[in-house]
Amino acid sequence: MPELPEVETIKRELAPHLKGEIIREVVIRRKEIVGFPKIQLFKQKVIGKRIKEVERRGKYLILRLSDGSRLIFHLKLSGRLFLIDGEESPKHERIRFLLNQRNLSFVEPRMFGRVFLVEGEVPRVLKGWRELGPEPLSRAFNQSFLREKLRGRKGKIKSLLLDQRIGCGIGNIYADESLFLARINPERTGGSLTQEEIVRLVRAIKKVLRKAIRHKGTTLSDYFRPDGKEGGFQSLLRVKDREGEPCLVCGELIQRIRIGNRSTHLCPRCQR
DNA sequence: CGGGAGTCCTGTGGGC
DNA sequence: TGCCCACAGGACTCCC
Repeated sequence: MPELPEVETIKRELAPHLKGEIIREVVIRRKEIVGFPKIQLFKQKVIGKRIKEVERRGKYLILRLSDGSRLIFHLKLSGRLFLIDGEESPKHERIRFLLNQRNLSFVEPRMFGRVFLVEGEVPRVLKGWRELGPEPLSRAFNQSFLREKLRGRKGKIKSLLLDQRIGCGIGNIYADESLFLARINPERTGGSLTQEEIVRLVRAIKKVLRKAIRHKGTTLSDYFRPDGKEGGFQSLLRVKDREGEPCLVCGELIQRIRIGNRSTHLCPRCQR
């Protein structure tokens, strides 16, 4: 599932190929993939524009176009962006952007992902965008920010980290990995965390995300880079997908539980 | 407003 | 081998 490190990797690997390219044509294979505006208008506004920058915000990937508008992608669970040379289109391709040299193909088997064209004001369908918290790798994401967000909260810390107003860009994999590194049990309520634990958690989140970016993301099943290759962080996971295997710190068996209808992995001895 | 449950969608994999 | 069904999950909606 593309989370912050995966989208950051995609951004870095797409940028050198997309910057300066002109979108010559758009082939829409499933109209629902375009979240905004309607497809006729979408095509009309995108065709002929030059891609000036490739950016990321949380789990969103952004192509900044020559007229100041933005193409905003959300890959959700199974979305992939591929750079393709020839005519052949991959299975489950939903939309394709024809450029000068290669083509950009948005593949999304499960049809949760969307692409939006945004000029100025962000449309209602992107309401989550406006409320995104600070980037976890920025200085604004610090202990005083997190303390403020967790104060008095009765929800479980795992669920709160998945709230994009708090853990912007964090998803199921990195929430579990960060809580393990911070030695905090995911079932603890947000408001129960001590100052010291909040400091540990902030540091753990930054450390895990940076390391995952260095290894080009985690491929468990659905995530692939624009050239089709896998990420490298899956072999470095400490709890995610390790149910029944020994904790690498204490040897206790890793457990899998459900929190907020999400599967959650933890070491019951290390995480208190 | 907060928190929990339900919903969307489709491929995959376990069970028989 | 083939069929069926549970399951996976980000973010939004709904309800209390």
